[in-house]
Amino acid sequence: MQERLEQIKKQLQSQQLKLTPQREATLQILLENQEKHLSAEDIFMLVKQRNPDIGLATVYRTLELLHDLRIIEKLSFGDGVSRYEFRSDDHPHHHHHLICLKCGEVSEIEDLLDDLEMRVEREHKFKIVDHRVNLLGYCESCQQEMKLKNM
Amino acid sequence: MQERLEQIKKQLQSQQLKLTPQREATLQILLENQEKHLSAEDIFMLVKQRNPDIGLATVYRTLELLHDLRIIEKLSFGDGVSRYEFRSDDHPHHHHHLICLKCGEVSEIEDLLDDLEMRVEREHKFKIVDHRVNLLGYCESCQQEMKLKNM
DNA sequence: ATCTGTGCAAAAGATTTGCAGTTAT
DNA sequence: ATAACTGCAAATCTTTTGCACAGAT
Repeated sequence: MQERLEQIKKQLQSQQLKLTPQREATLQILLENQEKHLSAEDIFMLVKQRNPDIGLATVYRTLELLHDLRIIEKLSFGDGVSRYEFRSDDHPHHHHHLICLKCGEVSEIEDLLDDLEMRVEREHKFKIVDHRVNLLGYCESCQQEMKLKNM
Repeated sequence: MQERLEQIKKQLQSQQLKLTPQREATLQILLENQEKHLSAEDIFMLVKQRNPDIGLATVYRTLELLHDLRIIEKLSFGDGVSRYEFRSDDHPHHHHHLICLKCGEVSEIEDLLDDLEMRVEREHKFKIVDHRVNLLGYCESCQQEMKLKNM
């Protein structure tokens, strides 16, 4: 965890950029919530708890910077806000998301598309570099709840 | 084409809703641009050419209504605007989108996920009702252009 | 000195809402 | 009469930008 921070610090310094307290706090929140998909506002509120003097614009600028450096991903689930998460080199591609239409929970599943992508690249002559796959439906607990209530 | 309009008119009337000139004009634009993915602003400008007195809010309200009635789909490609398109009963699920990162063109390909979805439903006990699949990369002509310019 | 980074307030862009007036039933 | 519908302007929400100041090199 901390070694990841050190690594990022070096990446920043190699381009005359600084790992300021605000940026470090933002990264810390992102590191502690790797499995979540936080919005800029979420991140802002969490960072503010530890560093009350930070401004929302700074969070946005930090997220933009980290995105440009390919350190984080910027996701859109179509609900009007962008969400951010750490980019792990294990998955050069996005994992897929299961989005529950009832409770709104977003969970991740493994990448299933490799075979299909090869087929698409061949058949459509389209060079794929990334994908966004969101499956919409009902999670297990909401399915049970709906069954009980006869919905 | 016109029979689709009649059909929608009946669907509206069955719920005491009206097919007003504004709604008809909006539907007409949507019908004429089935393969495109128009934003609300795009639709507004196209409708305004024929019906200059329409307001943007009316277009938004019409699109929301048509979406609630499942007549159109609301799509998000993560660029900050919602896009709308006719919902065809042939594809209860969305088709997939190929999004070119260079020229921005969005094209559609057939649905490839049926087998995978069955697997996901089984392994994750998640009932899938829809999906959004966007493949990001480079279209054929941008690939060629990049090859020429050695990018 | 210069460049990077910051907070704040204002601006921007997309979408929604309140409201008073209009239209269809 | 009643309920649906409209345009307009104002409000809202997320994100970006301008600017004057602060900190590091």
